[in-house]
Amino acid sequence: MATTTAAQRREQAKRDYDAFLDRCPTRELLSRLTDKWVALVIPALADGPRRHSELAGRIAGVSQKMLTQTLRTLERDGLVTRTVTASVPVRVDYELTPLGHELFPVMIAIKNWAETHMDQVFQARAQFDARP
Amino acid sequence: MATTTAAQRREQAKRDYDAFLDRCPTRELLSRLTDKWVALVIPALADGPRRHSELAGRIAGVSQKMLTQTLRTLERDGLVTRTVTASVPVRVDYELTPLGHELFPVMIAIKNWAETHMDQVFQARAQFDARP
DNA sequence: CAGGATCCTTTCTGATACTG
DNA sequence: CAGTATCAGAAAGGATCCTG
Repeated sequence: MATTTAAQRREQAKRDYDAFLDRCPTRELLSRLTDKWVALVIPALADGPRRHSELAGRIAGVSQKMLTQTLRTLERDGLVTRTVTASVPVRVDYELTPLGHELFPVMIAIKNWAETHMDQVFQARAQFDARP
Repeated sequence: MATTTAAQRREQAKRDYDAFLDRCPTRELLSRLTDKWVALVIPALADGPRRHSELAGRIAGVSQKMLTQTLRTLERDGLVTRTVTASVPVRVDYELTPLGHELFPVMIAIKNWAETHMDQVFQARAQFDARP
């Protein structure tokens, strides 16, 4: 009997999709994932649900517009849930979905890479800029 | 005697830098790394040196301008080397530096994630768009 | 082949002002 | 509090033309 595990389906997907190809829908998904705000919002939600204002506080410098816009896209893509609690004032919580949790390791990896290799990049830039 | 290993220095860097903070230089580095073309160029260079035209062929749809621009930035940041062979016509090869090789796992992870979860994202979008 | 320089269009992003 | 709507400047991206 033909049973398909999640792992097998992913193997299949890996063969069917290729972001190197133009036209491939993964190209569009890739461009959504490679977003500064996504790389900050996903890690910010790692420890559990957070309110809009909490996220705005955690992610310094993000505008209200970009935060909302990013959260909406993440919600549509199934990475985040949005829960509204009817009260006065309204309370809205965002939380990672299982799919969002799967993305988390990837996002935190980029953030960590930037933080741990900043000095090396600085050195490289200095060298590059100093050459004739 | 005080010796510092690379691992220790990275631990230190992790404490000193925080991309959640505005003003932190890692925020700028993060925005450079979260770039669609970077996520394609780094994996395209994983197997060894590649010429400009080879990369353009591999990464379908990239314009000459964006490819050159991306490679320049990667070179400046110490992730890629650019080697010119004086011949007619000129031959230019790009290759990952050790630092670039360290970034590779992170970049391929994003690309793979997009390819293996495309279907789930499609489903999530369909559900989101179908709701009242 | 590689890539600099330009022009032009699209997208992004950050204020600002206004609701339930 | 958590948005929506709008506007204008900035940046990204693509197409084209030209050079060593």
